Amino acid sequence: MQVKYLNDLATLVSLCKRRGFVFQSSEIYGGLNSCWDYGPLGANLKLNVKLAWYQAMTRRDDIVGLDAAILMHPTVWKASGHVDGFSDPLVDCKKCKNRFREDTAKVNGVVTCPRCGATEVTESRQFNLMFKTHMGPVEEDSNVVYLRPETAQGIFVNFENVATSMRRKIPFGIAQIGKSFRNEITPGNFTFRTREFEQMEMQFFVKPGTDEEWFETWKKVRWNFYLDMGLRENKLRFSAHGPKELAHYAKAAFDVQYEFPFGWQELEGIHNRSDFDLSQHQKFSGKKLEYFDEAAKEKYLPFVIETAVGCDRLCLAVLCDAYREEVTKDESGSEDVRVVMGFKPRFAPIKVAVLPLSKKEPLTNIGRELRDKLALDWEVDYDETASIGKRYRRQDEIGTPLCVTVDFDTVNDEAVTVRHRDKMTQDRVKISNLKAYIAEKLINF
RNA sequence: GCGGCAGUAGCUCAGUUGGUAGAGCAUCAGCUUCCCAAGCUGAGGGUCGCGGGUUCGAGUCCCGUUUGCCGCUCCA
Repeated sequence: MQVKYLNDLATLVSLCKRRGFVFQSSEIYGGLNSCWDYGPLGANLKLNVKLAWYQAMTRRDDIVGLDAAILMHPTVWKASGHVDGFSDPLVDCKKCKNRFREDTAKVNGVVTCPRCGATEVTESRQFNLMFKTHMGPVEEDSNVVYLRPETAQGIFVNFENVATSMRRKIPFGIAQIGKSFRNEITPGNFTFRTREFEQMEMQFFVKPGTDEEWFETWKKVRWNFYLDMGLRENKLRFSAHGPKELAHYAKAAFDVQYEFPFGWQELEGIHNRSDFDLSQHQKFSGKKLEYFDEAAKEKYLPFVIETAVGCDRLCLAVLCDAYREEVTKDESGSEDVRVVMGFKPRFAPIKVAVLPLSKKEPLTNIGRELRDKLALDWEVDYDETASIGKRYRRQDEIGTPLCVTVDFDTVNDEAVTVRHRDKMTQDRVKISNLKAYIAEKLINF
């Protein structure tokens, strides 16, 4: 048998649509650029990914959760540097296609392209990554609010609230999952870069001077998270940012990257944001955000180590990583291809499928009863159509770890067959013992 | 934003010099005491991305638009 992994994104896009993982947004209207909807299975998968991250974070005793609003006071984005730094009037040269700032190239009302000297340019446009909207029914400038371009600021502005209400001592972190919006110039590669996306961010507040040590700690913790997820290790790597590539807030930065079919790309950024954000908010809000360290008897503004994961990217990585084709040839030389989504059980959208061998009673009755019973603990699929082999293949393609088959002996021996997705082996299990068996198998898959 | 390519059934695609659409797979129903796709019989499903134009007639030619892919540009 030959195993082929995913080397072509189109194959995955097709499977995602065919099997209900991901659809294009507003498809019946021709689609909307860079927007994608998670179908029933994709929604399950994404929840599983989020849960894995959220639990890995908040089950530590030094991290708590948060769920901040998408809309925030507009001054937040002035303080963060997102408004002023990135709202330049830009024009394009019609001759050489160069894009540049209009204001610096304008002399006596004439705009000259700094590259080729041409004076024919497009109309200037405000270029800002933030989506703008209005609060309240009247569209006035005073009502402008932004869709957040990152979830981090919701954490920074709540630093005091969380520290006080949860009686936290530094070092501690705040974790949150939520949507962010950026008017990216170049979205693309399926769900990898989209204008609406979900982030899983954790900001860890530490004493200044211990930040570099914590930065190293978090690099290790996060790396292990991906290994625990079961992603193939040779598809993962760290990538350091050079000084030129650092964001405006960052003192140091590291990427966790995954090798997608379209190349190595960032899944997560780990940043040392220093005290940039808290000091900015202190300045703009006029509220003291200093922390009093009881042990050291001193006041300081904490430094922040940030770990920011693109949730949709991680889901895409999980999908890419899981995809495999098992190719076998029979004596006649004809090929048989089994497509398997080899999810770790915790990420599988469906954990168990119940398949009566025949469409007739009493097998179907027993099957439906089993389905209902198992569904109290897991996501269960029930399928009585087509041949048993075809149904196994369907489940393989959506990554269901276990299939429970009700057959003609079940009526007599009160046992069913449980089939394993990867090994394709089968065990005969008493129905009375089925739940315990499945629970154990899903853990030790 | 610029340039190139593409959009025909759920998926992958065919469709001759313009003459009112086809295959394989998938789906559904029936038959088959059937445990690893591709058995038999039948069925459903497409205003050919959308809009306009040329024409007696457009999936096919022209224009616009939208979506996707590739390259450039951008990337806080």
